[in-house]
Amino acid sequence: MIQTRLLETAIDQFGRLGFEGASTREIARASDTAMSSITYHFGGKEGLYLAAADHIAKQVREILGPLRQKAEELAGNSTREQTIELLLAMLDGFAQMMLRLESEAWSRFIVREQQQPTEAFERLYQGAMKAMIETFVLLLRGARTDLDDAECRATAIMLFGQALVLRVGRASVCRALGVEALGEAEGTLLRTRLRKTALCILEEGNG
Amino acid sequence: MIQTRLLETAIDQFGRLGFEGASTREIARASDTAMSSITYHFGGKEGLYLAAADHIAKQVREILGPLRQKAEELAGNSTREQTIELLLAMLDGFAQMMLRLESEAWSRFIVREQQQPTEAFERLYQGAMKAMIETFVLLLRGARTDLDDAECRATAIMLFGQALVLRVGRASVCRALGVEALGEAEGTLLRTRLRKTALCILEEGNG
DNA sequence: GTCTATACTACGATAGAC
DNA sequence: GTCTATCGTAGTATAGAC
Repeated sequence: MIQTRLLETAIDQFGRLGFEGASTREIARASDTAMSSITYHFGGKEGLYLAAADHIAKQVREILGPLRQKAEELAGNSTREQTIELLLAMLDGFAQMMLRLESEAWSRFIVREQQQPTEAFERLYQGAMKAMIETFVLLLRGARTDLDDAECRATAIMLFGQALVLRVGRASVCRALGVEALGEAEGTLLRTRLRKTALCILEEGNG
Repeated sequence: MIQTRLLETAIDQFGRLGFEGASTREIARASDTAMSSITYHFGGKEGLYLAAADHIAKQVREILGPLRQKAEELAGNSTREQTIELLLAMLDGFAQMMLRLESEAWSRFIVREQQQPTEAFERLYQGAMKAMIETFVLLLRGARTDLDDAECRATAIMLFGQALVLRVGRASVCRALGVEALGEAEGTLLRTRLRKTALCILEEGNG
């Protein structure tokens, strides 16, 4: 599928070089097609960019969807222990995504949009992030009944930050751990620590 | 000073558009000078990029330097309570930097380098980040004697992540809180929550 | 649908006037 | 030291062949 090939190359190139820095010529060449295919299939550079955002949202949905669905099922009737375990599982799923090599290209794309949102951010948010965040906050309210809604949302942000840093602070994370790249061992260490810090945040208050 | 003006514009433009995306013509124009000034003062586009990294490192040193110095003074002889309070102060200083409008341009530049390090990352790390991270880890070892060095470093990463997300996940943070932009009220809410989550992580173990 | 060819604009570097 | 002028390259978009 030439569309898919173009989209995957586009995500990589846009993520790496930004919208302005990436070139449609290069994206087409790396996808083994002519530049005008982009015009034909996506209407131009901007159309390709937005389609790339949709493509990312779809893949993120497919990866994190099952966990989210399970969370919504258990949202109504579950013990505090179950709720906390599910929150930890969602966070670990997110952390694993941040550690994955495949997510590197997406992440670059998404982080760019976080700092300078365009129409593409809207598609990413509505298409994948919103549902995940809202489910997470809902569960968190069950685990931390001592906090009001705004406090829960702020706490959720802190929890996500701990996983996000694995991707967006990657170079510093490697330096801090004294390694060239994050391998199996470092991944386990970091995920274990994340579980511990998250657990003590979740159990705070009414333990 | 035309050099300073060029550097500040460069940080903004490189951060926004990336190395390839930014144009020396535009940087010069926005700095009210000719493009060839860049060649004269910095040797070219790449020289300007590296000089911009040095400029950022210098400013970060000036902002976070005092806290770091105080930390090193107290590192040897201080109570656990003092150590924890200092760690919280350093983290809050970092969080305030992430919330500041002025740091927006730097952050974009740094985040880019984190995900795709070039020689500029080396300058940022050696020039500002290394000292801050190592001081933080040293203090953390004093507060969490139950953890070994690697575990402390991983925990430090989690703590920094909670502040980092305020900048690199900005668009989602705003959405999660249901606001257009982060104002005084949201800043206070987030910093208060950060203090609480950090405190419970720091006090874990040997309370 | 996918290609080649072309029009037009903007890029970085550099030479030379002042 | 700062400017203008110019060169060669590479960008997007588009028209038209197949």
